[in-house]
Amino acid sequence: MEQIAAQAGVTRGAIYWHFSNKTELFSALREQVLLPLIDRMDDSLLVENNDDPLGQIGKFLSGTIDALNESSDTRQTFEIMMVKCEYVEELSAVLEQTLYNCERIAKKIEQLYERAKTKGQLKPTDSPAILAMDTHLFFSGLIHLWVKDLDNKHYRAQAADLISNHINLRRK
Amino acid sequence: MEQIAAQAGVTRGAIYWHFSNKTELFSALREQVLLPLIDRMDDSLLVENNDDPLGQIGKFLSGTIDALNESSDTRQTFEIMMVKCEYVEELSAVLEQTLYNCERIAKKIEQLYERAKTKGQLKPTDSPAILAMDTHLFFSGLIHLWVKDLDNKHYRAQAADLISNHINLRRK
DNA sequence: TTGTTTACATACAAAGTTGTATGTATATTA
DNA sequence: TAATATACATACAACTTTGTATGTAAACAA
Repeated sequence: MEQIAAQAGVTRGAIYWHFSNKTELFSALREQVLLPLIDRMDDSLLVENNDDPLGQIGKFLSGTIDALNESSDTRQTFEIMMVKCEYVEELSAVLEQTLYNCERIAKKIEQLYERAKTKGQLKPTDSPAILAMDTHLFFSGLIHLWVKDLDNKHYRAQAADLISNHINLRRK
Repeated sequence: MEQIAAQAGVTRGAIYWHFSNKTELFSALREQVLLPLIDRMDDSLLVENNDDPLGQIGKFLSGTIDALNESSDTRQTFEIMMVKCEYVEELSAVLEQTLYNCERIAKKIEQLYERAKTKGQLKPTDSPAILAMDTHLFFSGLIHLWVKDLDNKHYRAQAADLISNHINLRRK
């Protein structure tokens, strides 16, 4: 709280005027960063008449990485949420929220894979549901390692390639 | 530290006899749990003459999940390392160790994919390096979500299926 | 048997952290 | 213009947490 106040150019007292406690500040921070990303995800589903739904999935994934690259606020918040945070006591509830968000993402991806299937982009043996879960887990892993890769050594540099490789593995 | 001491049936003072500080205790805990898993990973590479290297990868992955299911110590330690821990100050160094471990795992998986390639298990267009990174990211995501899935709702229950589906996506 | 080491417990000092109570200057409204 | 609300700063109380210093009983060694 001290560090946040200093960064904002105020004292801790000011924070407690805007937020009732630390958990509420954390939740606000979390929502402010995650909601735009979720909105963007919903937007990427709106384009229904797309010749390349598989490419649409790839764009959605790399778009999230772009958002992290472009906004240091988003980047820092992800860092806090994923490695600089103890999910204990009151904050344990946030973990369930995270799982719920994941569920939503997986469903959205599944819809896109279904479109890809009807467009004939997939191998006939592959089911959208299985592909969606696999992509979702791939992306969860990528985000985690991207965030941890502070010195830009491996994952950050080749994130875009990893995504396009993942998508290309699905193409017929 | 208080909680750990209580669980061990001693007081905090006893802990400071065995470990110089909290960070060293954490590192010891981490190593004690991770080293056996890494050893098992190395072991799974020793079986060179295997007709089914692809299945070997699947067994390695599900073996790690089994280890988590079978040992509550391992389970709790993973929980601490992945969601109940702030990687700040002295502990930031552990993140680099994590990335290093990931690198090793990715390399091991790549070796197995190379064997799968020579055995003709893979599609000729797929390269072992790309498959290995994809599998590694998939597995990172799975572990993360497995650990967060405290109420056994989604990921824990179907972890084995997710793994075999992932592997089957690679089969020729 | 006596000194020493081991493996603790107890007590304490020093920060760190959170939340609240209170004061206060600047807007805003009646 | 007087009352009130806003947006803070300051000060404080309570609690938490870490690490250390000291005591001590049991085991072991000389």
